[in-house]
Amino acid sequence: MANETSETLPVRISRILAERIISGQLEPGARLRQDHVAVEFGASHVPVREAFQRLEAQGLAVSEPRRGVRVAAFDLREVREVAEMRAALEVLALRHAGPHLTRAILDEAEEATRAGDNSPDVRAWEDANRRFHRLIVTPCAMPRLLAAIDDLHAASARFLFSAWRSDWEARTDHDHRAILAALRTGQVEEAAAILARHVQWIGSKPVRTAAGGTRDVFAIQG
Amino acid sequence: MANETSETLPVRISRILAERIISGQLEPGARLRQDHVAVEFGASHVPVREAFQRLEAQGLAVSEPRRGVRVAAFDLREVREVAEMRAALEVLALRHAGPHLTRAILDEAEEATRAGDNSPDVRAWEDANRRFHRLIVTPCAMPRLLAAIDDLHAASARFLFSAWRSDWEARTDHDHRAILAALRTGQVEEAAAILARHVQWIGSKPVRTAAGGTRDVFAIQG
DNA sequence: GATTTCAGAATTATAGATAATTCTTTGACT
DNA sequence: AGTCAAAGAATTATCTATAATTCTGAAATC
Repeated sequence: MANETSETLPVRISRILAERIISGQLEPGARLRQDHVAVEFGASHVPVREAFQRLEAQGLAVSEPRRGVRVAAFDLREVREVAEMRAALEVLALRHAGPHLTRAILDEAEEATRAGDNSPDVRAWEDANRRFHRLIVTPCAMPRLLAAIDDLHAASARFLFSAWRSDWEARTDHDHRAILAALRTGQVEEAAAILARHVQWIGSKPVRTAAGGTRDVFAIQG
Repeated sequence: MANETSETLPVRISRILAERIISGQLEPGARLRQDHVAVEFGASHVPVREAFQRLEAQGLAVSEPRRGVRVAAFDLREVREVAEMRAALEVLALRHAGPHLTRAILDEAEEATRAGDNSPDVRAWEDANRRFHRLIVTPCAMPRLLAAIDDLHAASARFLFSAWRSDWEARTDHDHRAILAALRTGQVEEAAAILARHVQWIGSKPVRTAAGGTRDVFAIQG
């Protein structure tokens, strides 16, 4: 059982399953059967069980006592909840990160914003977006806070991927640029205010469906 | 193996271990050996393992890959971190709970405040204090937010018990009363502002040691 | 005398097996 | 024909056992 990386088996399994849940490959309500997952990864029940518990802690799965574990469902209410928690916590993190932000970090964040604007698909955009947000809050050096924010990002990304399945058009992210501009001039509070609005902004946006019609899709930014 | 309650075994084990960690019975850095715990609860390794993962998710334990799991250490920096996260999240919760607060709930919260003032020991005070905070935020009906707040409360309580081991004097909690007064007159924002200061207030307070001297102990309220 | 190395013990992590519970399907009865 | 009940299959949860890794201690060498 040559573990090429030092990553422990339950962590590996939970990480891969999390990717599938976030990407929408595993749909909400889908059952996660431990034997099936076990044989897929060539492992036994025990590590799979621990992986499930990890997913549950992240809010990506729910486990009913003797009835197995399912991919967590999420409704608009929970999306709003996650967005508001993100707003509250990322603002807190940014306030503490502010004094430790260097020009190099801000340049990297700007590069991430450009990468987001030029993204060919949602996946690439999400990756760049997350990179931006992580860059500007990481210097707060509050591990517990950053871990919580990461989990919330995962939940956000999940919703994002479920909204835009196929059609997607990149557009320039003005909020990111405004945040960077404020940070470059040392206006941390101004940047935090924009960030709060930016993360929390949830509206609806008409999207062309495959059939040619339009439907309303909730749009989350950030 | 008569489970009198419907509580699942790993949950039961993790709950009891959490109590020990929070109360200080299990000191920071203490090793949690899975066999020992297993024999104590008359269980096997597997449920114990899952209980450990739960504790890790709550931030009460840390697990090094092949070297076992220990009770999480905590320094002043983390205490501050937890306090600030609590301030941010409880304020968010209170804003949403505000419109749904009834007179009955506020009366119950006032009763909890009185119970806190008359507490004979820290443990009773913490219990009443947690009851107060939970009462005023629960009506927000945001399960993920409330779960996060609960975990942060556990971390706070842990610090509280480590600070006041034996000597303890109850005092009237003016902040709680001010929060209630604001809520009774519908001033949710005012209550939220007091709550933020209240939770975040970390100062130092001289405490008589067993030897008769005094030492500085960081005091967390809330 | 100090350091390094090797061996034994303890502990963690995984695998295989067993018991208990739930879901499903089939059959009988109303 | 519809509904309820019971038996079988599938799945979860736990236990016992095995393999792998790390820690501890002592002995040997520098």
